[in-house]
Amino acid sequence: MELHKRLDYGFIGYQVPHIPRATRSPRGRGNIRKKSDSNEMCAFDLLTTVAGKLLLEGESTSNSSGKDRSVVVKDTAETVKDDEDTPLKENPCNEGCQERGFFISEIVSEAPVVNHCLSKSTDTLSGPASVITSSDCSEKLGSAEQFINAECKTENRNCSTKVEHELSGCGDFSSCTLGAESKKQLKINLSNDATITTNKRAAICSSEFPDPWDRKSSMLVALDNTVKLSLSTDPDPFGSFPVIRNDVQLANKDDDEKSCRCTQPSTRNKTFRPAPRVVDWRMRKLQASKYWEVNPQSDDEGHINVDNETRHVYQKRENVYTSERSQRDFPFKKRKLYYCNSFSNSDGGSSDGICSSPTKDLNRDASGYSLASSGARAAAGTSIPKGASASFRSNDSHVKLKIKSFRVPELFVEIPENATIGSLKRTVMEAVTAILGGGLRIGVVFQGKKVRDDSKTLFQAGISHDDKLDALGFTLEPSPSRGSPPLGPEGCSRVLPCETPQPLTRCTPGSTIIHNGMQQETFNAFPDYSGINLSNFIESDHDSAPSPPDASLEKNAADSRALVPVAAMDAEALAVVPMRKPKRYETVQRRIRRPFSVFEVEALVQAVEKLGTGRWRDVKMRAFDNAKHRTYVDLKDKWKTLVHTARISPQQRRGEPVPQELLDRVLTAHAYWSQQQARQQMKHQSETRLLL
DNA sequence: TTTAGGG
DNA sequence: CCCTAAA
Repeated sequence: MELHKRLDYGFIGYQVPHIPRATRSPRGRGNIRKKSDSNEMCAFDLLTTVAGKLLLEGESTSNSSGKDRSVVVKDTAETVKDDEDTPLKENPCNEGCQERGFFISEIVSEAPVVNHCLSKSTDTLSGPASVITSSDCSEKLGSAEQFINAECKTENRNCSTKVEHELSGCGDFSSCTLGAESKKQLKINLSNDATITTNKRAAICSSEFPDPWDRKSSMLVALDNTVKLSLSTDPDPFGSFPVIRNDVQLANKDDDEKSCRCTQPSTRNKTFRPAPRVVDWRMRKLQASKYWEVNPQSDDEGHINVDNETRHVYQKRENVYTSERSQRDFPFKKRKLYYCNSFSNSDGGSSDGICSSPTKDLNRDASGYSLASSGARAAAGTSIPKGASASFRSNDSHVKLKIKSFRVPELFVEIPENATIGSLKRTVMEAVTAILGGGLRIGVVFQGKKVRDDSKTLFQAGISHDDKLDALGFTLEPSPSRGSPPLGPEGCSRVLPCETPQPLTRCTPGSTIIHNGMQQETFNAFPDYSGINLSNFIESDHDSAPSPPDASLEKNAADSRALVPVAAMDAEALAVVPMRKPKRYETVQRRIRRPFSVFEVEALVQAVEKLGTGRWRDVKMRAFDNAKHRTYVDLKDKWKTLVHTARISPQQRRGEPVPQELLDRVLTAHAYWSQQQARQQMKHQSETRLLL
């Protein structure tokens, strides 16, 4: 048998792509920041939210031996246990954003907690990759937070769990571990009639788990008042499943700048295993079977207000794209809103689609993470103190959450030196997929540069010298949608990440734009050619893609914010291996590119013909009011390119061809309005002269 | 916030 | 599409 020199990497953490940023407001301004009554959020809410976000594959109906997973809220080296209804405010750490995190871990009752993830140092492995300063919290709340807050708000309103909160916003996750205790179905009645059903086996994460951060889910709630959360309480078949740590930053609106004053670590139950654990992921053969599903009932925010007719059409359309989209839905929205996308122009196009590739079937092997059910317990009211539900009053206190990274401590990979980059990626992918549930692919970054050649061996790439291993990083990227995974069996319930833009599926204009033909625009200055009125077309915002562009990832790869492998060493040592200090990962992902369709171009032309070239906001409101992803700047830019396109020869044009007729109109309108503009200037100048 | 332009 | 100076 041939002996291979093997390289062992311990993944101390990885940075997930930015959560999609919030969509732009209708008026095209920046990201929407949503605030929530987060202070009112109880630990369970947070856990549920986080769990939903993290959870991977899971199927309530599958015969999965659901792993027992618990989501634990950690505060400064402490695992907080009481998750039932402890108000956030009680947590002293609320003010110090950096030390709080959520973990999904196996429920290991007596295992002592070895929390090496909570070190305050950002320079050590133990420190959360996403540690940020409190000021950071207050200043840089990004998209993730927006989502979180938005969702939290929803949750809060519905949750009957009592949560006391103060303006101080210091929350206390006294008991955030979702214990696996109940195996029966638990129904959580929310104040507004929303129901959270906890199924003993349902995995949390997965595709079927309504993503709390998913706007779609929110919509679902809004429409149906029902949210079903499946929480698994099954025993953990794999004792060695690594802990996924999700660093969540909490920032109090009023107190973010205060420093964390958690000085008395709780000694309550620890639910973590000793973190150092080596898992041989090579043995895990994952089955691809599950995919993110889009719940047909959920509607995109942008569509909820459309009239029935339009909506109907839209849904129809959506169904048409279901398969394509579902495979691309990215689990993490990333949303700075939307947090994830096809960004990858820089990646040779391979990563363009975002989102998700077929997810491995974790039910079988990894069993999928299951949210353990202490939350269910709490939700069920079994341990909710009387009167708890009374305190869901909303006040101005907000807790801002920002998840900057998800960590997977102690994930070791052993791979032959002559293995290819591709195999390395696969190996890492398998491990990560098992944890995250798929929807991601791995990118390899070595010495600051992305290694794209999958066929190159590690040796060839220079990744064989131990001393250089610190220069190796991995990035989580949206999976290309190649492969067209079939819809999951339960495809009926699709869960779309809310702000997570769904991967842009180069939709044909006709399918993207719904023309209800209900209104006709009449232009004064120019003839109304088609009467196309896009003001009512359903925006295709749902086509947006969720994850951060490759460029973004790449750009930050050097910061080692991604998976940072370290030379194999004993777990204990690993915990203290310094990790390069990550710089702020503030890069806002570039919005997904969404070529204008002919319909849109026509609408734009029509609007400009009437309004002129200097009133982009009006153009936006007139013709693209419902297309939230088109800002007035976008329209202005498009016009600019249209003019350019119209001036060049047809041979030089690229992309979807624009009818010459439209281009002619563009030139005509442009000339007309340019002249008008010139006249205005002349007029203005002459007036000025007269005044002088 | 909008415009207007450069990148 | 992004970024920004100006308005």
